[in-house]
Amino acid sequence: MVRDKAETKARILAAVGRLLAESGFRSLGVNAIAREAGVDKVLIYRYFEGLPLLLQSFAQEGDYWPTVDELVGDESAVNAETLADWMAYLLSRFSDQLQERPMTQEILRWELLEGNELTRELANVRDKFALDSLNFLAEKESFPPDKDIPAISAVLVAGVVYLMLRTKSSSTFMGIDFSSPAGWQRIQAALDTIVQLTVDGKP
Amino acid sequence: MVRDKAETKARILAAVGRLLAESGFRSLGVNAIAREAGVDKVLIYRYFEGLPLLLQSFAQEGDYWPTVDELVGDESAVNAETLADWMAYLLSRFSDQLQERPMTQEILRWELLEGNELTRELANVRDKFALDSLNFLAEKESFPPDKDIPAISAVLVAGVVYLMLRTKSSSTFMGIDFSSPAGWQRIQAALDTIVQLTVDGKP
DNA sequence: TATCATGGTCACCGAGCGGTGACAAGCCCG
DNA sequence: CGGGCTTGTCACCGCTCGGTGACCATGATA
Repeated sequence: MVRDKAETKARILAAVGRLLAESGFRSLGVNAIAREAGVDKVLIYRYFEGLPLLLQSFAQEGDYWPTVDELVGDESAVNAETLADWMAYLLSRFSDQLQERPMTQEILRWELLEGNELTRELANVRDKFALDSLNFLAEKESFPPDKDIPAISAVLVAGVVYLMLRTKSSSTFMGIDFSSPAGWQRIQAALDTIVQLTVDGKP
Repeated sequence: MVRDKAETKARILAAVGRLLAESGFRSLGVNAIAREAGVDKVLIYRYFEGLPLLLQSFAQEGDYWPTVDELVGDESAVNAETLADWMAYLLSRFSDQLQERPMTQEILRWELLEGNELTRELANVRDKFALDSLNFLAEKESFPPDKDIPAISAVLVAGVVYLMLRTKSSSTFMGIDFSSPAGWQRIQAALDTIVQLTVDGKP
Protein backbone atom coordinates (compact mmCIF):
# COMPACT_ATOMS: atom_id res chain seq x y z
CA MET A 1 0.00 0.00 0.00
CA VAL A 2 2.76 2.42 0.91
CA ARG A 3 5.19 1.23 -1.70
CA ASP A 4 8.19 1.88 0.50
CA LYS A 5 10.38 -1.10 1.14
CA ALA A 6 12.33 0.41 4.00
CA GLU A 7 9.21 1.46 5.84
CA THR A 8 7.55 -1.88 5.28
CA LYS A 9 10.58 -3.66 6.67
CA ALA A 10 10.52 -1.35 9.65
CA ARG A 11 6.83 -2.07 10.15
CA ILE A 12 7.47 -5.78 10.16
CA LEU A 13 10.29 -5.44 12.65
CA ALA A 14 8.14 -3.24 14.87
CA ALA A 15 5.37 -5.81 14.73
CA VAL A 16 7.79 -8.46 15.94
CA GLY A 17 8.65 -6.31 18.93
CA ARG A 18 5.03 -5.59 19.80
CA LEU A 19 4.01 -9.19 19.40
CA LEU A 20 6.93 -10.38 21.47
CA ALA A 21 6.25 -7.99 24.32
CA GLU A 22 2.52 -8.59 24.39
CA SER A 23 1.97 -12.19 23.50
CA GLY A 24 5.31 -13.87 23.99
CA PHE A 25 7.50 -15.73 21.58
CA ARG A 26 5.08 -18.57 21.03
CA SER A 27 2.89 -16.29 18.96
CA LEU A 28 5.78 -15.29 16.73
CA GLY A 29 4.58 -16.94 13.54
CA VAL A 30 4.80 -15.64 10.02
CA ASN A 31 1.05 -15.23 9.81
CA ALA A 32 0.76 -13.46 13.15
CA ILE A 33 3.57 -11.05 12.38
CA ALA A 34 2.14 -10.18 8.98
CA ARG A 35 -1.28 -9.66 10.52
CA GLU A 36 0.09 -7.46 13.28
CA ALA A 37 2.11 -5.42 10.80
CA GLY A 38 -0.82 -5.06 8.40
CA VAL A 39 1.29 -6.50 5.65
CA ASP A 40 1.10 -9.51 3.42
CA LYS A 41 3.17 -12.34 4.72
CA VAL A 42 4.81 -12.92 1.40
CA LEU A 43 6.77 -9.72 2.01
CA ILE A 44 8.36 -11.32 5.02
CA TYR A 45 9.80 -13.97 2.78
CA ARG A 46 10.87 -11.43 0.19
CA TYR A 47 12.51 -8.98 2.52
CA PHE A 48 13.85 -11.28 5.21
CA GLU A 49 14.00 -14.65 3.51
CA GLY A 50 11.86 -16.30 6.11
CA LEU A 51 11.23 -16.16 9.80
CA PRO A 52 14.67 -17.15 11.11
CA LEU A 53 16.45 -14.31 9.35
CA LEU A 54 13.69 -11.88 10.29
CA LEU A 55 14.18 -12.74 13.94
CA GLN A 56 17.90 -12.44 13.53
CA SER A 57 17.46 -8.97 12.08
CA PHE A 58 15.23 -8.12 15.00
CA ALA A 59 17.75 -9.42 17.47
CA GLN A 60 20.46 -7.23 16.01
CA GLU A 61 18.39 -4.06 15.94
CA GLY A 62 16.49 -4.34 19.20
CA ASP A 63 17.85 -2.87 22.39
CA TYR A 64 16.36 -5.16 24.94
CA TRP A 65 19.27 -4.97 27.32
CA PRO A 66 20.35 -1.83 29.06
CA THR A 67 23.95 -0.78 28.85
CA VAL A 68 25.95 -0.86 32.02
CA ASP A 69 25.77 2.93 32.07
CA GLU A 70 22.01 2.82 31.96
CA LEU A 71 22.02 0.21 34.66
CA VAL A 72 24.19 2.28 36.95
CA GLY A 73 22.47 5.59 36.25
CA ASP A 74 23.95 8.72 37.69
CA GLU A 75 27.02 7.31 39.31
CA SER A 76 27.86 10.36 41.39
CA ALA A 77 24.47 10.20 43.04
CA VAL A 78 24.90 6.63 44.20
CA ASN A 79 25.50 6.23 47.86
CA ALA A 80 27.74 3.20 47.80
CA GLU A 81 31.18 2.67 49.19
CA THR A 82 32.00 -0.94 49.64
CA LEU A 83 31.84 -3.68 47.04
CA ALA A 84 28.79 -5.04 48.82
CA ASP A 85 27.08 -1.67 48.53
CA TRP A 86 27.70 -1.62 44.79
CA MET A 87 26.53 -5.18 44.33
CA ALA A 88 23.34 -4.53 46.23
CA TYR A 89 22.76 -1.38 44.23
CA LEU A 90 23.29 -3.06 40.89
CA LEU A 91 21.05 -5.95 41.83
CA SER A 92 18.32 -3.55 42.81
CA ARG A 93 18.65 -1.57 39.61
CA PHE A 94 18.75 -4.72 37.56
CA SER A 95 15.54 -5.84 39.13
CA ASP A 96 13.86 -2.52 38.33
CA GLN A 97 15.10 -2.47 34.76
CA LEU A 98 13.96 -6.00 34.16
CA GLN A 99 10.53 -5.23 35.49
CA GLU A 100 10.15 -2.39 33.03
CA ARG A 101 11.15 -4.43 30.01
CA PRO A 102 8.55 -7.02 29.10
CA MET A 103 10.35 -7.75 25.87
CA THR A 104 13.51 -8.60 27.76
CA GLN A 105 11.55 -10.84 30.09
CA GLU A 106 10.10 -12.59 27.10
CA ILE A 107 13.53 -13.13 25.64
CA LEU A 108 14.67 -14.67 28.89
CA ARG A 109 11.68 -16.99 28.80
CA TRP A 110 12.58 -17.84 25.27
CA GLU A 111 16.15 -18.70 26.17
CA LEU A 112 14.75 -21.02 28.78
CA LEU A 113 12.50 -22.91 26.43
CA GLU A 114 14.28 -23.19 23.15
CA GLY A 115 17.89 -23.81 22.35
CA ASN A 116 18.10 -22.71 18.74
CA GLU A 117 20.65 -20.57 17.01
CA LEU A 118 18.76 -17.38 17.69
CA THR A 119 18.35 -17.85 21.42
CA ARG A 120 21.98 -18.77 21.70
CA GLU A 121 22.87 -15.53 20.01
CA LEU A 122 20.56 -13.67 22.36
CA ALA A 123 22.19 -15.46 25.27
CA ASN A 124 25.60 -14.30 24.11
CA VAL A 125 24.47 -10.68 24.09
CA ARG A 126 23.03 -11.09 27.57
CA ASP A 127 26.13 -12.73 28.94
CA LYS A 128 28.22 -9.95 27.53
CA PHE A 129 26.10 -7.48 29.43
CA ALA A 130 26.50 -9.56 32.59
CA LEU A 131 30.26 -9.69 32.24
CA ASP A 132 30.37 -5.95 31.65
CA SER A 133 28.53 -5.47 34.90
CA LEU A 134 30.96 -7.73 36.70
CA ASN A 135 33.85 -5.76 35.28
CA PHE A 136 32.26 -2.56 36.44
CA LEU A 137 32.07 -4.02 39.93
CA ALA A 138 35.64 -5.25 39.82
CA GLU A 139 36.82 -1.78 38.93
CA LYS A 140 35.08 -0.34 41.94
CA GLU A 141 36.80 -2.71 44.27
CA SER A 142 38.75 -5.79 43.39
CA PHE A 143 37.05 -9.02 44.32
CA PRO A 144 38.13 -10.73 47.53
CA PRO A 145 40.20 -13.75 46.47
CA ASP A 146 38.62 -16.09 48.99
CA LYS A 147 35.11 -15.66 47.58
CA ASP A 148 33.76 -16.49 44.18
CA ILE A 149 31.98 -13.23 43.47
CA PRO A 150 30.91 -14.19 39.93
CA ALA A 151 29.31 -17.40 41.16
CA ILE A 152 27.60 -15.62 44.02
CA SER A 153 26.34 -13.00 41.60
CA ALA A 154 25.12 -15.67 39.24
CA VAL A 155 23.00 -17.27 41.94
CA LEU A 156 21.49 -13.98 43.03
CA VAL A 157 20.84 -12.69 39.52
CA ALA A 158 19.35 -16.03 38.56
CA GLY A 159 17.08 -15.82 41.58
CA VAL A 160 15.91 -12.33 40.67
CA VAL A 161 15.28 -13.34 37.07
CA TYR A 162 13.33 -16.42 38.02
CA LEU A 163 11.15 -14.64 40.53
CA MET A 164 10.53 -11.89 38.02
CA LEU A 165 9.55 -14.29 35.26
CA ARG A 166 7.26 -16.16 37.62
CA THR A 167 5.19 -13.19 38.69
CA LYS A 168 3.50 -12.87 35.32
CA SER A 169 1.81 -16.22 35.61
CA SER A 170 1.84 -17.06 39.29
CA SER A 171 1.74 -14.79 42.27
CA THR A 172 3.26 -16.80 45.08
CA PHE A 173 6.54 -18.60 45.54
CA MET A 174 7.57 -20.32 48.73
CA GLY A 175 4.74 -18.65 50.55
CA ILE A 176 5.77 -15.17 49.52
CA ASP A 177 3.13 -13.11 47.78
CA PHE A 178 4.49 -11.29 44.77
CA SER A 179 1.27 -9.60 43.80
CA SER A 180 1.89 -6.90 46.40
CA PRO A 181 4.93 -4.65 46.75
CA ALA A 182 5.46 -6.11 50.20
CA GLY A 183 6.60 -9.41 48.73
CA TRP A 184 9.16 -7.73 46.52
CA GLN A 185 10.37 -5.64 49.43
CA ARG A 186 11.06 -8.82 51.35
CA ILE A 187 13.10 -10.11 48.42
CA GLN A 188 14.91 -6.83 48.11
CA ALA A 189 15.74 -6.88 51.80
CA ALA A 190 16.85 -10.50 51.57
CA LEU A 191 19.18 -9.62 48.71
CA ASP A 192 20.65 -6.78 50.71
CA THR A 193 21.15 -9.02 53.70
CA ILE A 194 22.81 -11.72 51.62
CA VAL A 195 25.11 -9.36 49.80
CA GLN A 196 26.19 -7.42 52.85
CA LEU A 197 26.84 -10.46 54.99
CA THR A 198 28.36 -12.56 52.23
CA VAL A 199 30.54 -10.11 50.38
CA ASP A 200 31.72 -7.94 53.22
CA GLY A 201 31.65 -10.56 55.94
CA LYS A 202 34.85 -12.10 57.19
CA PRO A 203 35.64 -15.42 55.48
CA MET B 1 -7.08 -53.54 20.90
CA VAL B 2 -6.81 -54.61 24.52
CA ARG B 3 -10.40 -53.87 25.41
CA ASP B 4 -9.46 -52.82 28.92
CA LYS B 5 -10.56 -49.37 29.87
CA ALA B 6 -8.40 -49.10 32.97
CA GLU B 7 -5.26 -50.16 31.16
CA THR B 8 -5.97 -47.85 28.28
CA LYS B 9 -6.41 -44.94 30.63
CA ALA B 10 -3.16 -45.86 32.30
CA ARG B 11 -1.44 -46.02 28.93
CA ILE B 12 -2.65 -42.56 28.08
CA LEU B 13 -1.48 -41.15 31.38
CA ALA B 14 1.88 -42.82 30.97
CA ALA B 15 2.18 -41.35 27.50
CA VAL B 16 1.59 -37.89 28.94
CA GLY B 17 4.43 -38.42 31.37
CA ARG B 18 6.81 -39.70 28.74
CA LEU B 19 5.95 -36.93 26.32
CA LEU B 20 6.30 -34.31 29.02
CA ALA B 21 9.69 -35.51 30.14
CA GLU B 22 11.09 -35.96 26.67
CA SER B 23 9.59 -33.25 24.53
CA GLY B 24 8.23 -30.70 26.95
CA PHE B 25 4.76 -29.38 27.49
CA ARG B 26 4.52 -27.73 24.12
CA SER B 27 4.16 -31.09 22.46
CA LEU B 28 1.30 -32.08 24.74
CA GLY B 29 -1.46 -32.19 22.18
CA VAL B 30 -4.29 -34.64 21.84
CA ASN B 31 -2.87 -36.08 18.66
CA ALA B 32 0.64 -36.42 20.03
CA ILE B 33 -0.54 -38.09 23.23
CA ALA B 34 -2.72 -40.54 21.35
CA ARG B 35 0.14 -41.36 19.00
CA GLU B 36 2.58 -41.86 21.85
CA ALA B 37 0.12 -44.06 23.71
CA GLY B 38 -0.70 -46.09 20.60
CA VAL B 39 -4.34 -45.33 21.11
CA ASP B 40 -7.02 -43.57 19.13
CA LYS B 41 -7.43 -40.00 20.24
CA VAL B 42 -11.16 -40.33 20.51
CA LEU B 43 -10.58 -42.39 23.62
CA ILE B 44 -8.97 -39.41 25.27
CA TYR B 45 -12.21 -37.54 24.86
CA ARG B 46 -14.25 -40.50 26.02
CA TYR B 47 -12.22 -41.33 29.08
CA PHE B 48 -10.99 -37.92 30.14
CA GLU B 49 -13.43 -35.54 28.50
CA GLY B 50 -10.71 -33.67 26.71
CA LEU B 51 -7.16 -32.55 27.25
CA PRO B 52 -7.65 -30.26 30.25
CA LEU B 53 -9.17 -32.97 32.42
CA LEU B 54 -6.62 -35.47 31.21
CA LEU B 55 -3.83 -33.19 32.33
CA GLN B 56 -5.61 -32.62 35.60
CA SER B 57 -5.78 -36.35 36.14
CA PHE B 58 -2.12 -36.58 35.33
CA ALA B 59 -1.31 -33.81 37.76
CA GLN B 60 -3.09 -35.62 40.55
CA GLU B 61 -1.49 -38.98 39.91
CA GLY B 62 2.04 -38.01 39.05
CA ASP B 63 4.69 -37.76 41.70
CA TYR B 64 6.92 -35.13 40.24
CA TRP B 65 7.89 -33.63 43.56
CA PRO B 66 9.79 -35.50 46.21
CA THR B 67 8.42 -35.56 49.69
CA VAL B 68 10.37 -33.77 52.36
CA ASP B 69 11.47 -37.16 53.65
CA GLU B 70 12.87 -38.07 50.27
CA LEU B 71 14.55 -34.73 50.08
CA VAL B 72 16.21 -35.15 53.44
CA GLY B 73 17.15 -38.76 52.99
CA ASP B 74 18.65 -40.64 55.90
CA GLU B 75 18.47 -37.98 58.54
CA SER B 76 20.74 -39.68 61.02
CA ALA B 77 23.52 -39.77 58.46
CA VAL B 78 23.43 -36.06 57.84
CA ASN B 79 26.30 -34.15 59.27
CA ALA B 80 24.55 -30.90 60.06
CA GLU B 81 24.23 -29.01 63.29
CA THR B 82 23.36 -25.40 62.75
CA LEU B 83 20.45 -24.00 60.80
CA ALA B 84 22.90 -22.92 58.12
CA ASP B 85 24.18 -26.46 57.82
CA TRP B 86 20.69 -27.77 57.30
CA MET B 87 19.82 -25.10 54.78
CA ALA B 88 22.93 -25.77 52.76
CA TYR B 89 22.25 -29.48 52.90
CA LEU B 90 18.65 -29.12 51.76
CA LEU B 91 19.64 -26.78 48.95
CA SER B 92 22.21 -29.24 47.75
CA ARG B 93 19.79 -32.13 47.89
CA PHE B 94 17.12 -30.10 46.17
CA SER B 95 19.52 -29.35 43.37
CA ASP B 96 20.35 -33.03 42.95
CA GLN B 97 16.74 -34.12 43.01
CA LEU B 98 15.75 -31.51 40.48
CA GLN B 99 18.50 -32.57 38.15
CA GLU B 100 17.25 -36.13 38.19
CA ARG B 101 13.67 -35.22 37.40
CA PRO B 102 13.23 -33.93 33.87
CA MET B 103 9.48 -34.06 34.25
CA THR B 104 9.65 -31.76 37.24
CA GLN B 105 11.89 -29.39 35.34
CA GLU B 106 9.41 -29.36 32.53
CA ILE B 107 6.59 -28.54 34.93
CA LEU B 108 8.59 -25.64 36.28
CA ARG B 109 9.09 -24.39 32.75
CA TRP B 110 5.43 -24.77 32.19
CA GLU B 111 4.55 -22.72 35.24
CA LEU B 112 6.80 -20.03 33.88
CA LEU B 113 5.14 -19.84 30.50
CA GLU B 114 1.47 -20.40 31.01
CA GLY B 115 -0.83 -19.20 33.72
CA ASN B 116 -3.78 -21.50 33.31
CA GLU B 117 -5.77 -23.40 35.86
CA LEU B 118 -3.57 -26.45 35.62
CA THR B 119 -0.27 -24.72 36.14
CA ARG B 120 -1.72 -22.86 39.08
CA GLU B 121 -2.71 -26.16 40.59
CA LEU B 122 0.77 -27.49 39.94
CA ALA B 123 2.18 -24.37 41.54
CA ASN B 124 0.12 -24.97 44.63
CA VAL B 125 1.49 -28.46 44.99
CA ARG B 126 5.00 -27.14 44.58
CA ASP B 127 4.54 -24.37 47.10
CA LYS B 128 3.18 -26.83 49.59
CA PHE B 129 6.35 -28.85 49.21
CA ALA B 130 8.40 -25.70 49.68
CA LEU B 131 6.54 -24.73 52.84
CA ASP B 132 6.96 -28.26 54.20
CA SER B 133 10.67 -27.91 53.70
CA LEU B 134 10.70 -24.58 55.50
CA ASN B 135 8.79 -26.14 58.37
CA PHE B 136 11.28 -28.94 58.52
CA LEU B 137 14.03 -26.36 58.83
CA ALA B 138 12.16 -24.38 61.46
CA GLU B 139 11.81 -27.51 63.56
CA LYS B 140 15.53 -28.09 63.43
CA GLU B 141 16.28 -24.64 64.74
CA SER B 142 13.91 -21.73 65.02
CA PHE B 143 14.56 -18.95 62.58
CA PRO B 144 16.50 -15.90 63.78
CA PRO B 145 13.95 -13.09 64.15
CA ASP B 146 16.19 -10.48 62.56
CA LYS B 147 16.46 -12.32 59.26
CA ASP B 148 13.81 -13.24 56.75
CA ILE B 149 14.79 -16.85 56.24
CA PRO B 150 11.85 -17.65 53.91
CA ALA B 151 12.73 -14.74 51.64
CA ILE B 152 16.40 -15.67 51.65
CA SER B 153 15.47 -19.25 50.87
CA ALA B 154 13.19 -18.10 48.06
CA VAL B 155 16.00 -16.21 46.38
CA LEU B 156 18.42 -19.10 46.62
CA VAL B 157 15.94 -21.75 45.53
CA ALA B 158 14.83 -19.53 42.67
CA GLY B 159 18.45 -19.16 41.64
CA VAL B 160 19.03 -22.89 41.67
CA VAL B 161 15.87 -23.54 39.69
CA TYR B 162 16.69 -20.94 37.08
CA LEU B 163 20.22 -22.14 36.57
CA MET B 164 18.98 -25.70 36.34
CA LEU B 165 16.34 -24.88 33.77
CA ARG B 166 18.83 -22.91 31.71
CA THR B 167 21.39 -25.67 31.36
CA LYS B 168 19.20 -27.68 29.01
CA SER B 169 19.24 -25.02 26.33
CA SER B 170 22.26 -22.88 27.09
CA SER B 171 25.49 -23.79 28.75
CA THR B 172 26.81 -20.54 30.15
CA PHE B 173 25.45 -17.92 32.48
CA MET B 174 27.39 -14.90 33.61
CA GLY B 175 30.54 -16.41 32.31
CA ILE B 176 30.14 -19.63 34.24
CA ASP B 177 30.21 -22.80 32.21
CA PHE B 178 27.50 -25.21 33.23
CA SER B 179 28.36 -27.91 30.78
CA SER B 180 31.07 -29.15 33.09
CA PRO B 181 30.77 -30.24 36.72
CA ALA B 182 33.21 -27.49 37.64
CA GLY B 183 30.61 -24.83 36.96
CA TRP B 184 28.09 -26.50 39.19
CA GLN B 185 30.68 -26.94 41.89
CA ARG B 186 31.27 -23.21 41.87
CA ILE B 187 27.55 -22.65 42.30
CA GLN B 188 27.39 -25.21 45.05
CA ALA B 189 30.28 -23.53 46.83
CA ALA B 190 28.69 -20.13 46.37
CA LEU B 191 25.46 -21.39 47.91
CA ASP B 192 27.37 -22.78 50.86
CA THR B 193 29.21 -19.52 51.33
CA ILE B 194 26.03 -17.50 51.14
CA VAL B 195 24.11 -19.68 53.53
CA GLN B 196 26.86 -19.95 56.09
CA LEU B 197 27.67 -16.26 56.15
CA THR B 198 24.10 -15.07 55.87
CA VAL B 199 22.23 -17.38 58.17
CA ASP B 200 24.81 -17.90 60.84
CA GLY B 201 26.52 -14.54 60.60
CA LYS B 202 25.90 -11.82 63.12
CA PRO B 203 23.24 -9.36 62.00
C1' DT C 1 4.60 6.21 -25.19
C1' DA C 2 6.39 1.53 -24.30
C1' DT C 3 9.37 -1.17 -21.21
C1' DC C 4 10.56 -3.06 -17.07
C1' DA C 5 12.01 -3.56 -12.36
C1' DT C 6 9.89 -2.72 -7.88
C1' DG C 7 6.37 -3.17 -4.28
C1' DG C 8 2.11 -5.26 -3.05
C1' DT C 9 -2.17 -8.41 -3.44
C1' DC C 10 -4.50 -12.75 -3.84
C1' DA C 11 -5.37 -17.48 -4.15
C1' DC C 12 -3.76 -21.59 -3.27
C1' DC C 13 -1.09 -25.83 -1.43
C1' DG C 14 -0.08 -29.63 2.00
C1' DA C 15 0.20 -30.65 6.73
C1' DG C 16 -1.03 -30.68 11.35
C1' DC C 17 -4.16 -29.38 14.81
C1' DG C 18 -8.54 -30.12 18.03
C1' DG C 19 -12.82 -32.24 17.81
C1' DT C 20 -16.92 -35.37 16.33
C1' DG C 21 -20.12 -38.86 14.24
C1' DA C 22 -20.73 -43.40 12.43
C1' DC C 23 -19.64 -47.93 12.74
C1' DA C 24 -17.25 -52.57 13.85
C1' DA C 25 -15.73 -56.07 17.35
C1' DG C 26 -16.20 -58.27 21.64
C1' DC C 27 -18.64 -59.34 25.90
C1' DC C 28 -22.27 -59.95 29.52
C1' DC C 29 -26.83 -61.12 30.59
C1' DG C 30 -31.55 -62.11 29.39
C1' DC D 1 -29.58 -67.43 20.63
C1' DG D 2 -30.06 -62.38 20.57
C1' DG D 3 -30.29 -57.64 22.37
C1' DG D 4 -27.52 -54.10 24.50
C1' DC D 5 -23.42 -52.23 26.44
C1' DT D 6 -18.59 -51.38 26.27
C1' DT D 7 -14.26 -50.77 23.78
C1' DG D 8 -11.87 -49.50 19.91
C1' DT D 9 -11.44 -48.00 14.71
C1' DC D 10 -12.00 -44.96 10.91
C1' DA D 11 -13.24 -41.17 8.25
C1' DC D 12 -14.22 -36.70 8.31
C1' DC D 13 -14.84 -31.52 9.59
C1' DG D 14 -13.09 -26.68 10.05
C1' DC D 15 -9.24 -24.16 11.11
C1' DT D 16 -4.55 -22.33 11.29
C1' DC D 17 -0.03 -22.91 10.09
C1' DG D 18 4.29 -22.15 6.95
C1' DG D 19 5.25 -21.53 2.29
C1' DT D 20 4.79 -20.41 -2.92
C1' DG D 21 3.31 -18.96 -7.69
C1' DA D 22 0.78 -15.87 -10.43
C1' DC D 23 -0.81 -11.60 -10.99
C1' DC D 24 -1.69 -6.33 -10.47
C1' DA D 25 -0.11 -1.39 -9.73
C1' DT D 26 3.24 2.12 -9.81
C1' DG D 27 6.82 4.90 -11.30
C1' DA D 28 11.38 5.70 -13.44
C1' DT D 29 13.69 5.41 -17.72
C1' DA D 30 14.58 5.12 -22.67
